[in-house]
Order: sequence, then C-alpha cells, then structure tokens
Amino acid sequence: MIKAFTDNLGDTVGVSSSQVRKDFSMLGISGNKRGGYVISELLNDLSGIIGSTHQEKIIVVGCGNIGRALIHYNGFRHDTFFVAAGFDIAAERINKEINATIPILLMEELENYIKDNKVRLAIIAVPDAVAHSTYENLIKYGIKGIVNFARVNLRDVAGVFVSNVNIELKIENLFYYLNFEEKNEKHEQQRI
Amino acid sequence: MIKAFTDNLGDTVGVSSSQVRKDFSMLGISGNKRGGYVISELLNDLSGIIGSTHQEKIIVVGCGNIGRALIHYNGFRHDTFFVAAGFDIAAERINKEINATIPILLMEELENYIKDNKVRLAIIAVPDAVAHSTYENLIKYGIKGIVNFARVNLRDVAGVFVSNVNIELKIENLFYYLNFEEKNEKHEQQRI
DNA sequence: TAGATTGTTAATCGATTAACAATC
DNA sequence: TAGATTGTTAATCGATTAACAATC
Repeated sequence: MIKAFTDNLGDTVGVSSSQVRKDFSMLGISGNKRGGYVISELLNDLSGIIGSTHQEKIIVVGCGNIGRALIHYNGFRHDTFFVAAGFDIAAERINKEINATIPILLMEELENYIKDNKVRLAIIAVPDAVAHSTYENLIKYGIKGIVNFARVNLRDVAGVFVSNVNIELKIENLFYYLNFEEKNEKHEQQRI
Repeated sequence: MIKAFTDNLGDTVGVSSSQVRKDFSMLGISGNKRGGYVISELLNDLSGIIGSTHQEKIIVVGCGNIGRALIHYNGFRHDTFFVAAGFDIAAERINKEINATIPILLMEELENYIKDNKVRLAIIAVPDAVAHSTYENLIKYGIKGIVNFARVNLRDVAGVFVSNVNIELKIENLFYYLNFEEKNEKHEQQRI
C-alpha cells in the first residue's frame, strides 16, 4: 500500500504542499492525518472527479506538419481520449502520402462527422489565415473544447473552452526573458 | 499614420485597456493623450524592447513526430529565430527518410553544436522517459531557454527558463472543464 | 473649449502561502 | 505519548481592474 504526503506530491508536480492540500480539500479528497494519502485510492478518487471520459474521440482539423504529428503521435492514445480522425482540404493526397491508420477526411465531412460521432473536442492545426473561420465552424457544429495551434488568439465563448498553444509566442517570450536577464547581468557587473 | 487606442489594442489580444496601459507604462512606452498610439512607433518601440535577436538559431532535440513537425513547420522562420538543426539518436535514418533541408544530427554532436553556434534556446521533443536527462544535458551544454513537449514537468533553474507545453494535459483539462460544465447544467435543469 | 484618452495611483480580486488546531 | 501530517482558516502576495487627474 504505497502512500504519499502532500509535500511529496507537491514536489513532483512543482507546487507547494499547501497548494496540494487546498486543491484536495476543494475536490473533497481526504487523506489520513499523519498517514498521508494511499496512492491507489487517490488515483481512484481523481479519476472519479475527472469524469470517466473513456475513450472519447477527438479530431484534428488541418493536417499540415503539426496536424499530422498530432495524428501520429503515439504518446497519447490512452484511456481518456484518442485521435479518431483528421480533416484537411487535401485529404486524399495526404492519405496517399502517409498511408495512415487514422483516416484523413475532407473538410466537407467535418460537420457530419462531429455530429454523428458526438465529438466534443477538436484540435485546430490549420494555417493561421483560416484559423478563425475554422473555429467558428467548429463551434457551430457543436464542438465544446478546442486546442488551438494557430498563431491567432481564439477566445472562450459561452460553453466553449479554448486553449491556445502558439509555440512561436512561447519561443519569443523565452528570448525576451533571456535578453532581459542578460541585460540585468551586465548592469550587475557594472555596479560591482 | 495609423493609430490605435488602448481599448482597441486590448480588444484584439483579449485583455483590458487598463492592462495595456499598465504594461506600456512599465515598458516605458508612451502614447499621446487623446491621440492614442501611432502603430509604426509602437512596433518600433516594442521591437526595441524585445531585443533584436536577429535570426537566432534554435534547435530541436528529438525528431519523432512532434520534433519533425517543428523542424518543417514553415509557420515560424521569421526575423527573430529559425530552426537551425534537429538532433536524434537515429539521425541518419531520419535524414534519409525525410530528405530535409534542415540537418538532423546525431545526439553526440549536440554539445559541440550548441557551443560552436552559441545556441541559447532548444525545444525538447524526445520521448518522455529521456526528457529529464536531455534537459539536464542541455543546461550543462549552456542552453538558457527550453520549450518542452515531453509530458514531464521540467522546471526553471537559475538562469534557465523552461516553458512546458504538454498537449495531453491541455486536452485532459479541457475535458475536465467540459464535464464539470455538463454536470452543472444538469443541476441547473434539476433545480428549475 | 469640450471631449477623449493617457498614465498612474488606489481598490479589488483571486490565488498562493503560512500557520496552526485537529488528530491519527 | 510524542511526532507528524492533514484540513482549514487567516495572512500575504501579486495581478487585474477601476478610477481619475493630467492633458492633448
């Protein structure tokens, strides 16, 4: 019976023990005073809270470099969700090229596919220029959650949650921090 | 001479006008009372602040699905940075397969490449299991900024900035929100 | 001038952390 | 029992927003 304590748990994910206790408290998860949390029970409680979205279908819209990488990424594909299909305006060509096990379908089939399969979550990996219209369509077709890789800021609307990735922005932010740090170091040295 | 006001600017990026004014104030960017900001000047000021990291080399470590997508992604590749090389334990094979313009080099060459080319920023796209050791090596070799796509939480250390992406976690979070929302809606309906 | 918008200060909000009583 | 760890409340911190004087 493997146990863990809030400071262990916090350490491994990079938050404070207070944070862990607070979160657990809010989620209604309780441990044993002085005894910590039994890992197996904890996992059980958590998966109960997360909701058993067993093998929910998600789709990838746009099958360029990023889209295809996500479709073939074997990293995920576990209990909670899997990529069921990709969509692209050049579906046939891509299908021929990559000989995929996950089908790439035409954009025209998007609406029906979402509705027929009750897809709730989509990944946007289309070119920036069409990201916003894609987003609007997805919402119209009933998608409730979106991960967006295009470099436009898509926003949450009522009942729809959007998570913007924007790798380029991340990289630029990092450079900003680096340059800032460097500048400060120089100042430090001058002062000494 | 195109102008913009803090509420326009805020709107387009999804923040409040106060926020924009606050940020500009802290960055030392000033506009004209009643006249807003001249876009061209604003861009100028901003690029001055961001620091002119002209055409800085970044590298991608791990050339699986995600890594290769990033290497071939033509989305970025603009003034501030570009992907100069990829690294993988199976460099030759991958090079043969993809016939790339950006070279994929062997992991053994990583240290020298970083030092010779003064690379400051790296993207980690290796399998989860080796992400942490890759991270430690990169830091040892002098990397100062990391974007991490592996599903492990890598942390900032002194002078090194890490940005964790973890797409799977994002998707799971979205499902959590969706399920939560759904549950609440049901309760709403029951109450009515 | 009157009206509009900046820039900055104060107020608010929320999230994180610290502290500590409860208790195993 | 003494010691350790939870669970919760209070204190702190930071970030966001509101407000408003300055002024173009």
